[in-house]
Amino acid sequence: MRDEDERPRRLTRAETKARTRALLLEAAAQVFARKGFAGASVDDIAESAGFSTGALYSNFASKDELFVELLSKRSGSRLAEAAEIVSDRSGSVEDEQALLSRLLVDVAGEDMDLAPLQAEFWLYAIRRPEFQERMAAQFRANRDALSTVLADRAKERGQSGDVPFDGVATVVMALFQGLVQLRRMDPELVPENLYGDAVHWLFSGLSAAHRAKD
Amino acid sequence: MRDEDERPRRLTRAETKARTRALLLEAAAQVFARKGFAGASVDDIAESAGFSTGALYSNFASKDELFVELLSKRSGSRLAEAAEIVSDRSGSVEDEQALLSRLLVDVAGEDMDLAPLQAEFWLYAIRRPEFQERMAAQFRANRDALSTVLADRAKERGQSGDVPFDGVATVVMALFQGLVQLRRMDPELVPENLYGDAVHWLFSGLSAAHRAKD
DNA sequence: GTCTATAAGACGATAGAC
DNA sequence: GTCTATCGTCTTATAGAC
Repeated sequence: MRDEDERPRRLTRAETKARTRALLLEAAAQVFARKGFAGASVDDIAESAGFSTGALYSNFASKDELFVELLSKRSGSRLAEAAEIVSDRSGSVEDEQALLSRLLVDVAGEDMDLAPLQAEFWLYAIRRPEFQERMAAQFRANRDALSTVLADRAKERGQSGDVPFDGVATVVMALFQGLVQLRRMDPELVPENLYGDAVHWLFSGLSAAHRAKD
Repeated sequence: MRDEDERPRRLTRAETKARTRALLLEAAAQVFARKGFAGASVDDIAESAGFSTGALYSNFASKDELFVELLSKRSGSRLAEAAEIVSDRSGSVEDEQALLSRLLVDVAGEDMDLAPLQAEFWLYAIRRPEFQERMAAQFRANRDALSTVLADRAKERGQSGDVPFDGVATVVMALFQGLVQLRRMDPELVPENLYGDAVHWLFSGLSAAHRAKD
């Protein structure tokens, strides 16, 4: 039971285990994204992380638990950035469009695993009623954050009213997801600035519809 | 070798085979939608169609071929309806919104297999470069059809110009996909008329942006 | 806490009877 | 043209060495 190393350990036992867990989760994200939930084997994941299946099962009860853990951690990583962009009133409208478009291009092009992983999460959730509500709650939280930002911005600009911010936030997020998927299929289908343009059209159409009611 | 039925056969041999193929494809669509491509077994599919695996393999070379066949047949089944709605100038703008929203509600709610199947197609395609282009071409064909309809409508209304109809069509389709997925996750996230509203906002914002440039 | 080895079963696909 | 039976492989998860 004694440790062979007498000098102070750099990593405690709990820390090395946490590190193993983190490495396994990272590898799992990649393998699940590349082969899908059913298509990925636990051997793939463990080996890709540099461990054995035994090590994996000492950290996670099952393949499902590993996947669900991922779903919990990797929820609104990128959406926070979008909310930040929209809430930042220092830039011009053109800057905002450019930044939103850039975000979409990044998600579709650079973080190659995110979009397929999100699709796997969605499929997993709609097939298991017990997780459907959990994922819906996650989305609602994200939407509420964006919705609040939109409402604040509208108030600052003196646009009073009955604008359905929740609906607009939902549309902005759904469009993002849809365009990311299309751009992953063929980048030429979704030009660099299409998302920014679309959000711009949406907002100006929205404020027009709102003004008309005054 | 003789048929036990002496009266003229209702189905020729080729017809029964075609019928078997059709039944297998139908069952495959359901099982793939419910369990995913990797998660579905050929036994599941054959049994669900009322045949054995041997019968399946006498009609399809492999599980992959069966899936790809599905992908080819079930492409733009619903998009044609959307194009029809947009191209139909007999109704009011309100009718158009209502019809588009209804279409989304139908796809998300009634044809329960379509959305997950589409997601499986997308995942399958982005993981296999050789099919990615085929699916992209399918999307482009659908987009072009919608784009043409939009351009015609704009011309009729005397809106000249530099409107990027391809981009608008892409946005309308991406938004549809995104909202369908959200509504499948939780119907309350996507109210009945959100899609129609969003398309309306989009178009009025678009024509505003266009007028501004004149 | 992580490894090797293995259990128990499901998988895709094939061969041969009918 | 479809069925039954089976091959070889890969799967998730566990047990015991270290």
